[in-house]
Amino acid sequence: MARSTGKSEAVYERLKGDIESLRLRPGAKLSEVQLGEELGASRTPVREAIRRLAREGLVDFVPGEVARVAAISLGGVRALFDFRMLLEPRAAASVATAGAVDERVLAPFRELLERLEEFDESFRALDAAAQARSYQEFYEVTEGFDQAVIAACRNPYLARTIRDLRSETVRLRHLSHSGPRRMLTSLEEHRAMLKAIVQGDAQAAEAAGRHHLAQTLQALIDSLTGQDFAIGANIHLDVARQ
Amino acid sequence: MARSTGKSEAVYERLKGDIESLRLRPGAKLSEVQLGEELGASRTPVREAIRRLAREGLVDFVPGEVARVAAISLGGVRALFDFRMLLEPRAAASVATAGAVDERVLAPFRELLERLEEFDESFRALDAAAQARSYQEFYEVTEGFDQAVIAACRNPYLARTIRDLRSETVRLRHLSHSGPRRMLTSLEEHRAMLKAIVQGDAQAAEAAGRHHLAQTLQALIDSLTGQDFAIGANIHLDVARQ
DNA sequence: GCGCACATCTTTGTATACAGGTTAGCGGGG
DNA sequence: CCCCGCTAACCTGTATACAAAGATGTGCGC
Repeated sequence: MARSTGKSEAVYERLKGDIESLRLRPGAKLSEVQLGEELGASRTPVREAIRRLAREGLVDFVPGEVARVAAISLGGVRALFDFRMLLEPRAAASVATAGAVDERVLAPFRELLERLEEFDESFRALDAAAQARSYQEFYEVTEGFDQAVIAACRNPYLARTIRDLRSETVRLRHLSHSGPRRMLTSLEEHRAMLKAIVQGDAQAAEAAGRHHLAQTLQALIDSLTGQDFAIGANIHLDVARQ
Repeated sequence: MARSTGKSEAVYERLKGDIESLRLRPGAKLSEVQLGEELGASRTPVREAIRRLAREGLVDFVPGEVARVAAISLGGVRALFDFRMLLEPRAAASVATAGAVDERVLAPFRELLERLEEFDESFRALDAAAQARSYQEFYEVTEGFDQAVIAACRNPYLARTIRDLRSETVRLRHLSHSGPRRMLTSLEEHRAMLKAIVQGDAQAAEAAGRHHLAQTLQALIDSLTGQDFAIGANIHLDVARQ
């Protein structure tokens, strides 16, 4: 049965989706038996999935204790973005450098830039309600950008580390729901990053990447502190002790 | 039995040691049942240990296939050091910054600097044979430095990522055996890093960290290419297909 | 002598059983 | 009314059993 079924993978994907989408709230207990029954699997695959999610930061895991969906704290969010700011701008810069030598690595970025311009044009023509609905389409472009950077990354350690941070990032996105105004600035930031990469300007790509992350963090914090969550210095967001 | 025995942990530590020390050669098969018999454990803890080691880069793991001790390639070594060069100098710099504000974080580094000076003095008085024997003592200081940086690291993501790279780094050290000459330059590099941190000079700490890693990589490559290993462009080091 | 097919054996994935902690709820005492 | 200790259910760690998928090696045919 070795390579065919992939039950462990299925459980992992399912759990990851549920946590990212906040269907499973921070602090919720992840009992191996209970999840196994719900997902139609035995404890072994569930165990494995939980360990994988723990390494991606989506699950708080202490040996011998019940695993819980990872808590969200303002301090944690800051640390995450500090770290991303160290890695991702550097990756963008290295892609720009590589693209100047080997034209082929630029193809996905040219395409993304094109999609972005198209989106921009059509977006401006919409009314507010339709703009809000176009969120999904914009999200796909930005997600595509992040994935393209990872794929173009020459250094496997860097690529893997950036990829490992994506799950947490995605969950935070689901938490914030920033409006059309942020969407426009984010669009501008992505245009800057894409242009810098396509033009082979590593320094500009790095700067644009840094700027984008800083803006994203700020928008995230604004959105969070504006909500009815209880946020303290480094206090955890509300937690479902379920 | 949850938190008391720690069989999984024991198997993990044992395997990690065996791989780091090259007792288990790159490419060696890691059969769950076989290892379980050797270490007196069942498949479950062995499985878990193998997964953990895979995430640390000590094991090559493909679902459904036999896990193998990770191969070593020149390209992989370069990638590892490229990545470390992104993280560790930054961590050193952030420790220097933090130390300028909070004197307490500097204590371990002051102590390490003292130990280093002592070692330096006694080392110079030794003959070549005794110098070679003092390797272990020097190693403890450098390892202590790396651990102190990790411990002082404010950002948990950065700390964890640096820590995860240590196993691979340690294994490479076991592979190279650089001589007393390198030991002296390395000592000088550590002195520079420690002084910069203690003086709260973040920029100098970052530069010294970068320099140290560059020198270490060069020494490693020299040592490797001087051995009877077959190294190609990005070809793997000899591999025990055992 | 060489190549292919089949049978066997090893190895992983998954399920389940058992042993011992951990935690949470409940009741009694201060 | 609150706090502490006990009990009981739950949950994890580990071992073992079973099924399928590869890998291997052998023997037969050409």
